[in-house]
Amino acid sequence: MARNVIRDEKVREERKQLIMDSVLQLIVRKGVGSLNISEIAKEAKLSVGNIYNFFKSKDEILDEILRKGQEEYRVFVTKVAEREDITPIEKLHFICSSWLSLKNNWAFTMMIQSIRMNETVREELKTVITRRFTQNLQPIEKIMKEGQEQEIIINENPLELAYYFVSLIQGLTLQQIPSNSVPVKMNADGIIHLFMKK
Amino acid sequence: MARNVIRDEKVREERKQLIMDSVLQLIVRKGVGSLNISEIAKEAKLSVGNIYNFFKSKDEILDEILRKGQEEYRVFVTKVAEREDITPIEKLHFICSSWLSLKNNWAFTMMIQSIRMNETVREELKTVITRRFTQNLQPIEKIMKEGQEQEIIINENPLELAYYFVSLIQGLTLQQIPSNSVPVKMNADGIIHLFMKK
Amino acid sequence: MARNVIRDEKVREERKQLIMDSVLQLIVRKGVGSLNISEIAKEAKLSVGNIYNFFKSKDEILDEILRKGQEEYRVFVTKVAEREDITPIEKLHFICSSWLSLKNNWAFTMMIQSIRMNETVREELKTVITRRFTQNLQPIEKIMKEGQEQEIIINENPLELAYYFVSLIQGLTLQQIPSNSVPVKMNADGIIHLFMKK
Amino acid sequence: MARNVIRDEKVREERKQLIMDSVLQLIVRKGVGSLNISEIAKEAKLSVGNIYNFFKSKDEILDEILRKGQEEYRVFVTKVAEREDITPIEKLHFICSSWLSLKNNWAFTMMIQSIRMNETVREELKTVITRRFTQNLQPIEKIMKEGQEQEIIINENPLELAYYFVSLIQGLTLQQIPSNSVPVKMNADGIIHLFMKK
DNA sequence: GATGAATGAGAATTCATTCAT
DNA sequence: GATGAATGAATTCTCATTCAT
Repeated sequence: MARNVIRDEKVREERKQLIMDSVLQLIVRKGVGSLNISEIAKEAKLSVGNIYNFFKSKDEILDEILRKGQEEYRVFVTKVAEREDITPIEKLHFICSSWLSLKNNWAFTMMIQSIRMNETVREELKTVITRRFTQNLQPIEKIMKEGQEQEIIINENPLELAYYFVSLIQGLTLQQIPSNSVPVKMNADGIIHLFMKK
Repeated sequence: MARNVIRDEKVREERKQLIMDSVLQLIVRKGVGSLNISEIAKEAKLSVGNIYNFFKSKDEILDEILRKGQEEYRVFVTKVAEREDITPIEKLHFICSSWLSLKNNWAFTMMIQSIRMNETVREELKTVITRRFTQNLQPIEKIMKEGQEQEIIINENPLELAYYFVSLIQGLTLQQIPSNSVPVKMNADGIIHLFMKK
Repeated sequence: MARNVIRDEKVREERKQLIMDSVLQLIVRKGVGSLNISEIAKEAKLSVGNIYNFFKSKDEILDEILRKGQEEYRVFVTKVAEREDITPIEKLHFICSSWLSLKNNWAFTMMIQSIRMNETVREELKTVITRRFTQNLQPIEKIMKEGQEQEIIINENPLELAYYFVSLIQGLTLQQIPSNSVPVKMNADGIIHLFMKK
Repeated sequence: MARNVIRDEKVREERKQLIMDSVLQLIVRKGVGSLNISEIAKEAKLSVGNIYNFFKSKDEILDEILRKGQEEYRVFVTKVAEREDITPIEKLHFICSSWLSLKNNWAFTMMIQSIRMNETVREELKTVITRRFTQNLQPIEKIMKEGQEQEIIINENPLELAYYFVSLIQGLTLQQIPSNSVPVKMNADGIIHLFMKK
């Protein structure tokens, strides 16, 4: 009997997504260090060998997660930057609080940093990640410029400000380890306040 | 002839320091992921077995590096906070630029984050690191308070400001991977400016 | 409507042959080591599972290739031996140059040797291959005898001569790896000359 | 206590030789197909991990065996070719019967052919093996020339004769699978006779 | 203290075969 | 018949740690 090709493809995509989600879940629950194929398989309720029907290697899974994550972030942040119904401050606020509120973002930032730190070999992956990171600064830079034109954001090089903004958010994200987070509240208002004229 | 116990102890300490330095060197050159005992031994020009005459385990080496690093940082930052000959802004500037200029700080920050991310087991080590991190916020908090009294630093919760300050510096540090750093300049002036009244 | 059983059987045989041809193609292109079911399936443009509708196992495919190959060789060499229109020398020449000119023979010899070398388990398959090899010496032996009667072939035990003749051809075949063949010309004349009285 | 460096090096060489011998033993007993690290370790009575203290990979073991084997053969055959106390026929006889009498030679020839057949990847190893094979034809070629000058060896291109001689011996060797050898006697006299004027 | 061989548990990956659709 | 996801055993290699010398 002929298979339904479209349905098959959809199931396949769902399986890939299931595996990628399982990786992020595992990171949230057990940390980056315990990422191994058999744990991933257990989390996804697949057999070890079956994972390899969807991804060529463990690295490919991680690469794909990062690619997707950075891409989604790019789309998100670009859309926010282009909105005309809210002020630059509201835009920053929106970006900042969305980021800090998502569990996955923490795991995702962990992964990025972990790869940039860990891998000796995959120099080209690190380069790609860094390049995408740099590109993703541009929408934020645009928001900063907009804010400067409206005299709400302080007058520094807007790309530099974007860089500080993102690094600050990432730095804060890294402190939020589920079991051991630093006992200091953080709030989007306070963070954005740093970038405003007073 | 009786052994010179004090001298022996000194040699022993030097060896331990040699091993710990080798670890940081390796992280700078090859990343956290390729840290293993035989590489460490090669870097330190000792034999594998001999490493275990100075440390009980690989973990103990890492723990000790972190302990020492955080301790030195604590001493440094406390001293800076207590100085009476410079302004709070100058203090922040001093801390910020010292931190960003040292190669070892990068490797060290890597290690901290790596351990906080990686280890599933040693929950208590992560707790210790986080506790020390939190304690080390206090001198910065004090500087912030001082700056607020002098009406130079913005009026936010000073502990929160300290937290942002340190997270920002750490976030920036993590972008500075030797081979793949983000092509955006950063300068202490710009960073501190964020925390100043304008 | 009743199925056309004969036609079905023919299609089935074609499929089996397609699979076996694909195996030999793969060996020529990629070597014996990379033979695996999914590669075979890809080469034959069938699905993995479907292969198992025609053969019970991978081993069965190999067995069948060997059986057919040795059988065809037997028929070929027997026919040549029985011809009355050409001299024994011409017979040897014919056998020798046919063998050396076919790409498939190289892959086929590879397979035989590979199985004889590789398999620990299927002792009985190796025995079968060796028995058929020995049987296939007989037509050659007959040609040698014929040549000796005509005083063209040297006077040694004709079975031994047949054995040398075939081993020599196989030995030469094995040197002819597509990408790395030994840079020495070989020609049927020279080879047969060894077995002739001079 | 200081170690005896020279002794250590000797022990190390013995271990490497033990491992290489174990590989050849295994091939003789179980065939090329069952060569795997854990079998090798068992045969050598070492632990799996320990194998890797002496060789970087399984491939390195095989490479080293081949290198040594081809080198020893080169030395052997060169020495024989250069002898002045025996006739060319005696030289060929010596080479032929030494080769056919050694168990290891069979395993060794198996290995060479197996590698040339199996590996898709290690193109450069195959090239090296083929190059050395070709070089090792030269001493035989020299013997053939010498025989031709003395009008004992038939008048064909001596390099071609050498090629046939070696291929024939290899072809015969491959038939000598311990458990399934072809039931035809072979003898050095008969083989060499093929190359003699009659 | 110094050395590096020895160990063994685990990691990633491959692959023949089965099975639900 | 046709498909390719699913399985799990087997394989290569790594590495922290121990131990005899």
